[in-house]
Amino acid sequence: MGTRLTAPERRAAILRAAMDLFGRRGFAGVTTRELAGASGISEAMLFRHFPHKEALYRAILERHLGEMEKAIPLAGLAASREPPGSFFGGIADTILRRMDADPTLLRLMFYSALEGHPLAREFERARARGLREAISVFLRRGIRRGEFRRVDPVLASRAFVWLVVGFGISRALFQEPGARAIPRPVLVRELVDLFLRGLRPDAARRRASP
Amino acid sequence: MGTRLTAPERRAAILRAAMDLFGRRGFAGVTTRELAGASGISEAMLFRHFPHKEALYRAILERHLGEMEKAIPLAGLAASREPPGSFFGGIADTILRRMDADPTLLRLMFYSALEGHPLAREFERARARGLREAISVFLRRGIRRGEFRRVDPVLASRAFVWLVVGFGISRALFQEPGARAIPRPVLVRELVDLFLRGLRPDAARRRASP
DNA sequence: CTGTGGTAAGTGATCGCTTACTTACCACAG
DNA sequence: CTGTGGTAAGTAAGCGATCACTTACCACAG
Repeated sequence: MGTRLTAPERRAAILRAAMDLFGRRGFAGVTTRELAGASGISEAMLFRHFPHKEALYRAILERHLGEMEKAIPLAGLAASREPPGSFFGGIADTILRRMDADPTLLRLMFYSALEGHPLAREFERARARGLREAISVFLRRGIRRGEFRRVDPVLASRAFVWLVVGFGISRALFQEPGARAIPRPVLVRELVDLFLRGLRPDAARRRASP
Repeated sequence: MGTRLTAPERRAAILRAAMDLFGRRGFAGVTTRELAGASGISEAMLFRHFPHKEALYRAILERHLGEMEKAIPLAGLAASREPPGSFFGGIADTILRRMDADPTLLRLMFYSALEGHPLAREFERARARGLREAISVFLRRGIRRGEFRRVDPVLASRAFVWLVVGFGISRALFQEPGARAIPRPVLVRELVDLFLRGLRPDAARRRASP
């Protein structure tokens, strides 16, 4: 019955099961019995692989911090020469697709933020900020070229990310049927359209840069 | 020492303390001992006022569902004849002001959503949806008048709310210093500006309605 | 026969909740 | 005004269950 696995295999199996459970109910809401049961082992083995519950939680957060890195490779994003529509559309589509496919990471992030886990800050610092900065660079270049009006790029990038993530939250976390009803491609197109229109330069005054 | 209170007074004191604790650490993260201690009574009294922990949690959610009703009175909002700038500015300012002043309700909402509490759905249905519908009505009228381009009012209203709430989350929940740095009036002005520019009708084509 | 992957059966502490009892307050008969 | 009985507000001390975590032992591949 109990298939014998190597340590790394078992460790991976534990992480997989724990990710799901912690994502569903948060750190305090999950017991070590459940974690062991879902991983197909006894509690004793769980504590051989991880010294305590907290270490397991931390391992999950660290692992998925790394996984997010692969989702949207930030390097190169800032230097993108794409037209704005496909640049922002690509980002929005990637974020929403991942949220729709599996809300676990989103739930885990919010749980860790609410529970004040130290790694939650790191999430924010490493990822969200990195993405926003890449967008800021893109916006700054667009503003310099006169493609966009003179907005605060930091504020605008944050606005765009929240526009997208917000809908993702409505769909994945709150499971609002109204938000789910809109097909993702339509949603992406409309959000990007709304955002880019908001950035259009005023047609009337066109002045030289100082 | 222990001042003797009447039942409604004590009940209110318990709710106040519990709101804070549940907001900080969620349902599973708080013990009934802590709840009793923070309320200045023994556990026995806690369980005389509320049959079980869950009932206390529910009472809090119900109470603040009602309190939200007073924050933005939806009745009359939809019928507003204000110019768009002050209409959306007023909503954004109210939401952000409350989030800045006390993140407890926000935290409580997210906790209850994550923990899948049945009342979390009600939150969404009663409040967020009501607000969005009021905005939708306002938008529809603006579109009919030609003030706004032909967007999906439901999608656009959701976008606006997320734009505002997202920044509120960044400030209150994630406590990002970057988001905190922007003064609220500036933030409100910029967000409303961005949104309303995104709704501007195309200058080129102006046609009669079908 | 040794090292590794594994378990059964606990440990004290703490959980949500209860029992058995005590105190403060107030109406009102004497 | 007094004192006494009823009642609601309050507590100390636990209840069984479950928590995170251990100890003592076992199966078996190399």
